Amino acid sequence: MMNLMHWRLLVAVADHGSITAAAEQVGMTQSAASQAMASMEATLGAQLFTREPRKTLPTALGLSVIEQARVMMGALQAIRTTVDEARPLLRGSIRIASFPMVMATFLTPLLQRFRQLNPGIEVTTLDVTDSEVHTLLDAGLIDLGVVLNPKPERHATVLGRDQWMAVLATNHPLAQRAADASVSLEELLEQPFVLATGGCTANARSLATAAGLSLRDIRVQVREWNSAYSLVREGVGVTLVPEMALPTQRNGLRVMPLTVALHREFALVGSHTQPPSAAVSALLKMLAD
Amino acid sequence: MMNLMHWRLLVAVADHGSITAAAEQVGMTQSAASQAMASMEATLGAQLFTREPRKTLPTALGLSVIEQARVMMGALQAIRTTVDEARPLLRGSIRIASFPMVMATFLTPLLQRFRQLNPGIEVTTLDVTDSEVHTLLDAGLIDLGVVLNPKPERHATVLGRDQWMAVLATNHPLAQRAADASVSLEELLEQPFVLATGGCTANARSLATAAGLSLRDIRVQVREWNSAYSLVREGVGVTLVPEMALPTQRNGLRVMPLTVALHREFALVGSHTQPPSAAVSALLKMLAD
DNA sequence: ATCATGGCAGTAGCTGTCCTTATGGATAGG
DNA sequence: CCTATCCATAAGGACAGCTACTGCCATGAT
Repeated sequence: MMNLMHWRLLVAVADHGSITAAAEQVGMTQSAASQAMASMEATLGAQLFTREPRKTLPTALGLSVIEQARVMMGALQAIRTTVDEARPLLRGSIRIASFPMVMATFLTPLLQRFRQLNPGIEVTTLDVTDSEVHTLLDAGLIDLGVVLNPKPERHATVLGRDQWMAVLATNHPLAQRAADASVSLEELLEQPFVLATGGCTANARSLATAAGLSLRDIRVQVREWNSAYSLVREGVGVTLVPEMALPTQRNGLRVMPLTVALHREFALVGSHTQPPSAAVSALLKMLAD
Repeated sequence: MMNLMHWRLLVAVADHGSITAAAEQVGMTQSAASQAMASMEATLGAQLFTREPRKTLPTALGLSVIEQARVMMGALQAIRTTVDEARPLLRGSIRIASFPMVMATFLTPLLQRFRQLNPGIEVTTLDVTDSEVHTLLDAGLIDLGVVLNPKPERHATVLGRDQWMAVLATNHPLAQRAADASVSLEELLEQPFVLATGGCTANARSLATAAGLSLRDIRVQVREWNSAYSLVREGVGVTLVPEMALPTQRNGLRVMPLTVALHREFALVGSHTQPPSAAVSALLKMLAD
């Protein structure tokens, strides 16, 4: 009764109009088939077929049951094909590179989920700078890379976006403005500055260059955002950081938007040298949901 | 793998996020469940769940498989309810009465098919005259009866219809007409007549009475149609029979339609005293297809 | 009538699946 | 560090289900 082979047998009996023929099709003895059918009818407590001398035909109830049995067999077949189609995803590997901030905030939970869904795929991550990501992509050493402000001609999957924010000590003159006030890029860059990179070449310095300005007075350059916040808090200078990297503890600090907001966008792009593997496609597809 | 309980277990694991909890729900040991899941994954050759310290979550492939497994469980449930709903039809009986002609031509194959579809229902037939059918129906002694030209106010299921045909010897004067000629009821009833009843009170005599005519010269009255044909062939007289009862061997006989066609309709009607049983309803439903 | 054929049911015995009990290992939380 | 929780594994046993064989019945041909 609970054996799927028996349901398959049931369908076969209906198709052949004969227990013997059905038994042969599903590869068992006539005796086994006869017993199986009798057992199913006994379990259900109802006759499913009428045994006539030359043929075994379904009863009215049998017809309904057969219909549902076909549904079961269809589902079973669907499982088989699903598994077969998913076989390329059972093994595989993905090499993926990113700069630290996106790695920590976006990629880690994403990849954790992906690993949970695809335990057979080995995902290796490289924590590098944004310029190194491009180098690795060009060299074909990684399958996926996180890039900032991707060129539109490249097929890129946007992970998220944020904007640059000014961080100042609460007692700094510019921080005395109204609660919803902003700071212009020009006036910010003229202040004594703490340059924080977060491991990215796309930082305050490159923003200044792009805007035709320059950083007049760089007091310190640090890699870690938190180091920059301590320095700002101590009054060494002001700084400019991505929204994502804002400090959790903001005592002694004033965070202000720029008057003309500067956004940055980070996205996943595939290798330039190879087409995406099944594993990479699965990852991008998961990202689309 | 081929055990339906295992698929049920699979769904339960997905629902609970835990093998142990699922095992409890389906009523087996944690160990059995663990083995079963491992066995299924081994058979499919793919991992369906990722075992994490606190929870067991489906993989991407697992999600697809679970979806199909739910379909299977749904079908199984549908079978259970179907069988339960059909239980009243497993036992039961139908008493059905008819006059001989319809019994032989319509009812026998119909009931044979019904018996094949509903072997648990005992069908008993009574071969009576058409007037006795009404008596039995009124007395509540039968569940179904075949009646002629049912009153429209009664809920009747039409089985079929035919018309009355004249049968004459080929050398009879009236039989000398053209191939597509007809005979009027009046001129036919004036001939020397062989009255055939077929066990029905609705016969040539009742037709005559209904038409305001009479049978002037009844030479013989017989019950069997075939006896009447022999008598007609021998020149004893002419006769009037239903289309259905026409002879298979027509040598020596001429069959002609009536100028004004007289139809008869036979239909199944239920008992007047009791509502139809589940078995009777099933029979009528089968007839509707 | 008699026999041959084809299909289903029943019996005995064995094989193999699957379950249970018991134990070990890994991890998160107190 | 200890405990609770969850899963995996080992060993043993019970039972389902299969095979091989026989019997029965109905049909159809000789």
